[in-house]
Amino acid sequence: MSFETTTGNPVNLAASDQSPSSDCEMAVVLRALGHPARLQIMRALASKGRCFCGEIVDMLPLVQSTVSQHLKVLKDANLIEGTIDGPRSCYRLNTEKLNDASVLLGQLTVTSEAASVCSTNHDLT
Amino acid sequence: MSFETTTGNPVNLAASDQSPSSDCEMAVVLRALGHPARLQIMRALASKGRCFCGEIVDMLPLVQSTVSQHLKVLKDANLIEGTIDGPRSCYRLNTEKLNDASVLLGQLTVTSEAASVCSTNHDLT
DNA sequence: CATATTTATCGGTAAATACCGATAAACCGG
DNA sequence: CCGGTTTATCGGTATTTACCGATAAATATG
Repeated sequence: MSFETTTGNPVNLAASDQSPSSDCEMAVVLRALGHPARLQIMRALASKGRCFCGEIVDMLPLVQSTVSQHLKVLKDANLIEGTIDGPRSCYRLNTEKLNDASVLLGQLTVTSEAASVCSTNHDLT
Repeated sequence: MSFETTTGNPVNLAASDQSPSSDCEMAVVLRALGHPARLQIMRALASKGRCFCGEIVDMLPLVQSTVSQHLKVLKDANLIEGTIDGPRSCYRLNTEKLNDASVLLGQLTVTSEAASVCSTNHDLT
């Protein structure tokens, strides 16, 4: 990951301080979603509300330890929450984070449409 | 990437055929968005409409070849399009793909809310 | 208490990713 | 046609990721 220059520049990235500091955090969220198995997990949680780890393992063509790691990635990105229920772990979505990501993408398209209109007008000047 | 079992199972993933085959493709899109530099590029394109490669290089604390590779990742994911303009390349967003991603995330949250309500009712039975 | 179930974590390996510098290809200006 | 821009791609290295098997911790059950 890192995203720093080797010359030790600040992580500021650019003069345009469009994004406060959430850029890296949002990248973590999107990268967490960027794997077919994890998307599958998210879909299962979305439709079922909650799942035990074991149910998810049964769903995927992956061994338990691998699934557990995928769950950890999603949990570290705050996309899901897990609670302990007896000897099992029960997972559910964290809708907030999911919404954040959705809103971000939405903003990109909206902003882009505005910019597009603007530049079209410009061409006519 | 791969996402197959070592035992040679089909890539089908599960009995729940919720996602046709777009799961991998969507993962590519989300993973492409999952890097701070690439998010920054997307934002720049969203606000400016289009940018030359060089402008993007000036924006980021990364050398030209690295930026070029990030642009390639975004282009391979169909998130941006590039056209050649003289000796330069001009990039712009592909709003469609961005919309696809946004819609997918939206669906996850919506479905999740529905499931949540449903399971609440269930508890009361 | 011994055993079975469930899950998280550790150790290891193969593959992918991020980054850089160097170079090549396409173009423009004189 | 020659030197300067601009960008894509190649080669190389360090880090991260994905996956598995093995193991440990926690809990239930007989």
